[in-house]
Amino acid sequence: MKYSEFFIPTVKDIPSDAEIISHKLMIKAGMIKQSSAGIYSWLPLGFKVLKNIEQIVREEQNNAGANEMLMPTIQSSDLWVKSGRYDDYGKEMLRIKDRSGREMLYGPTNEELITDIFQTYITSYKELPKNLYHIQWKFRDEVRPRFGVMRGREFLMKDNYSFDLNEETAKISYNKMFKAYIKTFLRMGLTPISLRAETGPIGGNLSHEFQILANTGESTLYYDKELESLDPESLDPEKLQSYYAAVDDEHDEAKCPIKKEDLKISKGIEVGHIFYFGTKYSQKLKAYVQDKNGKRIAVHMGSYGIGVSRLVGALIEANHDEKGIKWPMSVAPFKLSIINLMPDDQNCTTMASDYYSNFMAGNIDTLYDDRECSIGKKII
RNA sequence: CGGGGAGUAGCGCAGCCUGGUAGCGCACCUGGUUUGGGACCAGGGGGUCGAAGGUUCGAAUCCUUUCUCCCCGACCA
Repeated sequence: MKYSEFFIPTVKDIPSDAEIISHKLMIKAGMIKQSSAGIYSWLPLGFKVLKNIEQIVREEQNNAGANEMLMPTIQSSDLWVKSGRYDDYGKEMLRIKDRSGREMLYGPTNEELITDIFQTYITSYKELPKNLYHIQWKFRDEVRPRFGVMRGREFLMKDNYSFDLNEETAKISYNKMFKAYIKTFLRMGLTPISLRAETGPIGGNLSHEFQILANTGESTLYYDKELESLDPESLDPEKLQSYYAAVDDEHDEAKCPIKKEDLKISKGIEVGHIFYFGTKYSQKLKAYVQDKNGKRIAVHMGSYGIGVSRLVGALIEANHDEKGIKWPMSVAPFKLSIINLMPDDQNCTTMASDYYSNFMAGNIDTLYDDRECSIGKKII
């Protein structure tokens, strides 16, 4: 991309709205523009990063055998009434009426829809296991959106859903995802810490949340130092899950099972959460399959979420210094930048243009600053 | 949802207390000089002061209502 053709509205004076560093830097770099509380437009530079993150998430999902699809943002209320969550979700759910007065909603998550899709088509144990996902915008009408894109009301999330015949195979699916998550965050240059978590309103009895280390994170984590040096080649989910890790209000020094010298304390930001919740939704939404004996049984489900748009902010929280954002190469908006310091010099300009064409031909996403302006402006 | 704060030019802010018809920096436009770290000089454009109502000869300024946004807390991917 030639800088002269790129829309990148950088600013010197940051709006006083922005409080945390990632939010400030994203505004300064011209990545996002707030549209209303917790709702943002993604300007070209921010959009590139968002897409890079999304692509890593996608590739690791596909590697783990999940099927990408796309479900709508607007859903009808009926499935939610069936699952019982139409009332449970309360004011966080944005409810809308269509022209004929039908009750609709902007989806905060997709368990109901996916379960309905599943039950329409899958009727035999022979078709299991299945794992379906999509990367789609969600809306949760938070009481208090904050921290820029890290806690927006509208956010991009990868969510997937596994379907298995029984608890035993469901746990295999669960661990596959667990492993995919660790790999995903490692590829982004982050340090993921997995913690056993409460299942909350989604229900179920097995759940992990994934935090990434960042000095500015909201949670304080206590964990085995081994978790900081994971090798993606030899990941063993069972072993990983056996390491100690807890958030501060669950950590009790007296009961901590590991030695003090093995314990690390850092700040973290939650970027992913996985759940195994058994047959909670499959029963209510009638997702049954027939087993070998012809008996109809409710499928065992899990759901798995990664906050894609939140990751953009979280990445910056984890990777910046006083000068600005330090992009990990895998998510950087450009891989290389060429700055022509002497645009009036024909040789220099020819050389810069040649380099630019060659890098682009070699598939190296390059930003070429071809503007005729003073040096300082280009380098900052 | 409780507590606090803010809405004045595209962005950052001053003016408000003590009413007299709006100003500064950045950005933008024109001309000139510059060109290895967000250039300089000169000239210029741009504002129903969030909205509505009230008080007053006169309201950005005082009063009432309302909308929006932010921060702290509780809550949460």
